[in-house]
Amino acid sequence: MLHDAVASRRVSPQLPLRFECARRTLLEMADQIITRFAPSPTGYLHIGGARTALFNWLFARRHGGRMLLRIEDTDRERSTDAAIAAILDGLGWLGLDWDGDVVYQYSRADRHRAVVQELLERGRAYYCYASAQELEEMRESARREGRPSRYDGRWRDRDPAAAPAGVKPVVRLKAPTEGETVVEDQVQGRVVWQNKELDDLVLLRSDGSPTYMLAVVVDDHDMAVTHVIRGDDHLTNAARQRQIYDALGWAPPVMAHIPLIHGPDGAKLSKRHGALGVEAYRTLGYLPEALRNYLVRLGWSHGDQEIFSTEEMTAAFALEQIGRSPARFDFAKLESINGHYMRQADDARLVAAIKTILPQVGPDRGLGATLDPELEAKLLSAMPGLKERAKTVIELLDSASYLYARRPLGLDAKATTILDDDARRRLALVLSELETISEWSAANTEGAVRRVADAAALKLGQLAQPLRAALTGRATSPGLFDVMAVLGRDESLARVRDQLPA
RNA sequence: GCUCCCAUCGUCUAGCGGUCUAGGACGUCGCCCUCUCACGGCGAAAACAGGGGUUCGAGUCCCCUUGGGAGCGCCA
Repeated sequence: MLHDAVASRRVSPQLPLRFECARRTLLEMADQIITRFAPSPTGYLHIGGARTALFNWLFARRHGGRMLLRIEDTDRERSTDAAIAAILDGLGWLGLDWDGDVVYQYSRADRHRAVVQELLERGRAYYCYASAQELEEMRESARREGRPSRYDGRWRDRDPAAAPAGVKPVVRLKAPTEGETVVEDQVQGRVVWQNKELDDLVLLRSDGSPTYMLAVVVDDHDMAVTHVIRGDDHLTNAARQRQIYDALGWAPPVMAHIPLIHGPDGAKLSKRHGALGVEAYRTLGYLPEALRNYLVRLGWSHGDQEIFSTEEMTAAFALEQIGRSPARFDFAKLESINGHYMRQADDARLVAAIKTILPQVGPDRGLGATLDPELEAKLLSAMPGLKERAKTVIELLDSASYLYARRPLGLDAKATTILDDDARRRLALVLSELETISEWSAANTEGAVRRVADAAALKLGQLAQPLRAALTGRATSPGLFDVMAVLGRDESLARVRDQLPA
C-alpha cells in the first residue's frame, strides 16, 4: 500500500473545500508568495531536485511567503512509499522545511476529473477513441515526413456517436490550432510556441485517471501557488500547461525554469557521477549547509560572494540572478566548501555527524556501527586538530584512525620510509626524555622534544617525523603534541617503544 | 527528424554598450609560514566558440554557423 509510511501526513481527499479556504486567505494576504516543490516519488531526492527545492524554499522565505510540498504520485506503478520517505528524509537533512501538510496528488483525482468534466461541458475538451496503434502510426509518419510528431486531432470534431464499440476513450484538450502560446518566464525570458506545433494533450486516461499535465495545473491553482520554480526540462510542458490554464480561464502562476545540473562530463547527470540521492552525500561525508551553499551557487550568483549563511542566501536570493545555462557538478568545489564549513563547525556537531554515518562507514574501518564512549571522548578532544585538515566527515574519520588503531601499529609506506635505523635511534633519545615528564601535556611533551633536539643539534622535524610515524603510523597527522596529549602517556610511550631499534 | 533552451578561464561564475590590457571562487603550478598535512598569505598560467551585422564604440544588441542540453507518452 502506498502512503502507509507517511499516512499521518496525508491530506484528506476532500480537498476542494479546504482549498477554497486557502484561496480566501490568499486574498486577504494579498501579496503572499506561494511556491511549491513537487517531486514524483519514483526514486530518491536527487541533487537537481534538491536544488529546485532549495530555490523554492529560498524564494518563499525571501518574500515572507510559503513553500508547499506536493508529492506527484499519480503514477501508481512507479510511486513507492520508500521513495516518499527518502524525499522527506532528504529535505529534512538539508534543512528545507515546508508549510502545511504534504499534498498527495493522487488523493485529488476526483477534483481533477471534475475539472475535466467542466471542460467537456464547455466544449474545451473532447473524447478521443484513437487506439495506441493509430497513435504510433501518426508519430511514425510524422517523423518520416519531417513534421513534428503529434496527435492529428482526428476525434476533435467527430460525432461521439461514431465511437467504436467497447473502446474506452481518453479525454483530450481542445487546444488552439492557430496563433501562439506564450510563457513569460522569469529565467528564460519570453518563450513562444506556434500553436500548430502543439497537439491536443491527454487530460484523462482511458481508465479515467488524470494525467500529470492536468493534475499539475489544477493543483497549482487550487493550492494558490503564485510562483512555479522548476527544472527547465519542464519548459515545453509550460506551454501545454499554459493552454490548460487558458481553457480553464485561470491566470497562470509566474514561471521560472531553472537550468539543469549536468555531470562533470557535461552529459545528463547519471548515477555514476552525481545523481545520487541526497542521503548519499551525507554518507559521503558532506555537511548539509555545505551542500546547500554549493547548490545555491549552481545557476545563481550574487556578485563575487561564494560563501552564504542561510540568512545571507535568503536575503539575497532573487530570480533575476539565475543564469540560463546548465552547470556541471564539481565535487572538487563541493569538497572545498565542505572543508570550509567543517572548520567552522562545532566539535560536538562533527562527532555527531560521524556517529550518524557510522552504520554505513564504520564496519569497513574496523569500527562498529556505534562509537564506544572512550573513543568518542578522544575524538572530541582531538577534533580541533582533526577538523582543520579534513574536507569531509569521511576524511575526518580516516584521519582519526590513530585514535582507534591497535598496537602494534601498522605503518603505511611513508611512515615506513621515515622510520629508518637512524630515525629509530633518535626515537630512543626522545623516549628517555619523554619518560621523565611528570605532567603529561602538550606543552610539556613539546618542551621535552625540543630539549632533545637542542642537545643533539637536530632540527625539530628530525625528531617530530619519526615520532609522528611511531604514534600514528602515518606521515601526516594533527599537531604532534596534541596527538600525544589525546593519546595519553601510557599509549604514547608504548607506541614509541614499539618502534625502537631491535 | 521536429520544437524549445543554452554558449566568458578545466569547473562554478561576475559582467546587464564605453569603468574589460575581462574580476572572483574551486582546481592546477610556484613561493612563504611550518614538527607533517591542512589552514593562511603572496604570485603565476588559464576564457569572451566561429562568422557576419547594428553602433562613434560590442563579452555585452541582432542574424547565421558550430557545439551542448531538454522535450516530443493514456511517465512525471
